[in-house]
Amino acid sequence: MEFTKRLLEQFLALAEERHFGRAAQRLSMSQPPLSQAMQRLERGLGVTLLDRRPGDLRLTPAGTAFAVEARRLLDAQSAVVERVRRVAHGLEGDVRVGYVSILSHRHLPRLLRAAAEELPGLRVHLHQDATVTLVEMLRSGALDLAFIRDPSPVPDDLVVHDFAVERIVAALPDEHRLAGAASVALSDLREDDFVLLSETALPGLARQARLACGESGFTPRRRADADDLTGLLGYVAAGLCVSLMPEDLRDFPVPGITFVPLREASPYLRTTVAAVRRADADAAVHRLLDLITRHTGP
Amino acid sequence: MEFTKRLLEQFLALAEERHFGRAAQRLSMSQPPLSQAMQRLERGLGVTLLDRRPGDLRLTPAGTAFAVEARRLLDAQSAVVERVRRVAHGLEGDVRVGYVSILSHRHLPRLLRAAAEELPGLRVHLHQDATVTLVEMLRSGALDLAFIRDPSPVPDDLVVHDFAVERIVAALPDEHRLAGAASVALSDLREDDFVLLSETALPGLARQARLACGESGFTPRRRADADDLTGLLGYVAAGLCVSLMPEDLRDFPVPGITFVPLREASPYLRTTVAAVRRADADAAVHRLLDLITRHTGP
DNA sequence: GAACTCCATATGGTCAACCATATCGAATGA
DNA sequence: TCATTCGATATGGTTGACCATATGGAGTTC
Repeated sequence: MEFTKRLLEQFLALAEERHFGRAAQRLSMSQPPLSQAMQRLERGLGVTLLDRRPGDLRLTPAGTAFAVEARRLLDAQSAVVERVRRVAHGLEGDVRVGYVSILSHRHLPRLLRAAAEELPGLRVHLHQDATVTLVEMLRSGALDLAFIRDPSPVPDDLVVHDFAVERIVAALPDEHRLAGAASVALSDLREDDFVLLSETALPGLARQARLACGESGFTPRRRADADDLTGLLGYVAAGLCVSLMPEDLRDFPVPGITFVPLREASPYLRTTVAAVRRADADAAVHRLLDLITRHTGP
Repeated sequence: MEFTKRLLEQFLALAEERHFGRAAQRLSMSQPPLSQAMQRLERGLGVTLLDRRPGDLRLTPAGTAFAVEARRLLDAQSAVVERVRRVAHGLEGDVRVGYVSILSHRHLPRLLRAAAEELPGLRVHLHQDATVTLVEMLRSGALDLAFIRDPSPVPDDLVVHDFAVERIVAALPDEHRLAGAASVALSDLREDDFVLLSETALPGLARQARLACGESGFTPRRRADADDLTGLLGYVAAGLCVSLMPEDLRDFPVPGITFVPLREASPYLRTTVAAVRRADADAAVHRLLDLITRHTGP
C-alpha cells in the first residue's frame, strides 16, 4: 500500500465534500478516476472507508480515522522536507565545539548567547581540552570547530579565524616595587626572578613569554616552573617571582597579586582562533563561523 | 516531492551500506537505477544527501537527518495502516453509550470493566438520560448504543438485546403488617394505598406496576404520584403507602422501608436491554454488543 | 600504466498510475 | 412513470517510475 500525496489529498477532499462530483471538481479531475482511486485505496487497506449510500456519502469509522491520519501523514512529509532543508542550510543541526580551559571564559559565553539567538536550531556540544588535543580531535572529525591558542604551524587541513586577542600583562606580588605603576616595560623586569609555564603544559603561553622577553633584549631568570596557571599564581602570590599572564586572568582576582599592563604593544598578544577543517562542508559550521567572524570584527 | 516506500527503503539501505553496489544488491536491483533514484531524491529535495567521495561514501548532515526522518515516515505509514485496520475491525474506536439513571448501577460497571479488559482500544463515552430520550438520540445517531428500559414497541430501525432482568419487589413501610414476610403476593396488597410514578416521568415502571396489579385482578388504589424514585421512597418511608420498585434499589437502603419479594414470578420483571441501530455497521459497536451478550447469558 | 573499484550516464523496455470520455445502474422524487 | 442524481464501470491514451544492460570516467592500487 502506497500513500501518494495525490491519493491522500483526494481522500481528504472527498472526506470534506462528501460528494464524488464536487470533490473531483475541486481536485481538477473528472469523477471516474476519483472513484477508481478510492477503490484502490480501500482495496489496498482491505478496509471500507466510505459508506456510499445514495444521495448521502459518509465516512465509516475507519474512514474518519484515516482522514485524521492522512492529514498527519501529509504534514509529516512536508515537515521532513522542511527539516532536511533547514539542516542543509545550516539553520538546524549539531556542531561539536572544542575550547581551551578558562581562557575563553569571557568570550565564549557571549558567543553562545549570540548563537542561541541567531541560530536557535543549532545544538552546540561543548568539549574543553588543551589546544594540542583539540587540534587532533578536529582533524580526526571528533570536533567540528575549536577555539584554540597558538596554532603556530597551522596544519594544512585546517583553517583558522582570529577570535579574540588578549594582551599579556605582568603579574607582580603586591609588595613589588612596580606594583603601583600604571604600566611597566618588560625590560624593567630583567633583574627579577620569573616563574614560567613548563614548555610541555601550555607551550603557547610559555613560548610567547620567552619570545616577548627576547625581543626586549633579555632572557628571563627562570626561578621556577609550573604546570598550570594556578601554579604560577601561587609563586607570585608568595612574593617569590614575577610572571607574565593573559590579561583576562584579572577577572579572577588573587590576593597578593597585582596585574600591571605592559608598555610594549602588539607583539605581546595571545590570540585565540576559531579553527575548522578546510574541507568541511557542513553548513551549520559555516553559519556558526560566519557568526563568529561577524561578532569578532567590531 | 513524493516519498514512496521504495525510495525511502533505497535511501535507508544506502545509508546503512554506504556503498551503491552493496545497497543495490540488498535491494535486489542493479546499481544504476539506485543511482538515479538517489539523484531524483536529492533533486526533489534540492539538497545534497550523499557525500560521494571515491571509495568512501558518506552522508551529509542533511542526509543523516533525512535517514532518521525516512525511518520515521515508514513507521508512520505502517502505523496508519495498522490503526485503520484496527478501527475497521472494531478493536479501536469510539462508542457513545447511553444508559438510564441509577438503575444500571449494578451491571454497567461490571460491563465497563470487562470491555476495558477485552477491548482496551475502545473509548466509551457515557451519557445518562431517560429511556425515551436515549431512544431518540440513538435513532438520530447521537448515540451508538443505549441501555434502556421497556422498549415496548421497539422502533423498526433499532434492535434490542436483553441485558439484565430485575424483579419488581414490594416496598413496604417497616411497620406494615407484611413487612416481616419472606414474600408477598400482589393480591395481598389490593386494599393498600399505593404511591406510583406518574406516567410522564418514567412511563415504563409506571405502566408495569399497573399491568402487574391488573393481572392480579385489581387496580391499585393510587394515593399519590411521584416524579421520581426518591419521591416514591419518601411516601413509603413515611408509612403512608406501599409501592413497587426494582429490586436493585435494595442496594440503597432507606430507613423505614422494607423491600419484600413478590410471590408472582416472571411477568413482574423489568428488563434492561441494549439497543443499537439495526443498520449500524460500526464494528466497534458490534464487538461491544457481542461482549454484552456473552456477559449476559450465563 | 594497467587493472580495478565505484559511481554516473546512456539507452531501451515494461508496466502501473493517472486521466478523460462515454455509458450503465440504482435510488430518489416529482 | 419518467427525469434526475450519483457513483460505478468500460475503454483508451499518455506519462513517468522503475528496471536492466552496456558504457563512461574518475580515482586508487600494484
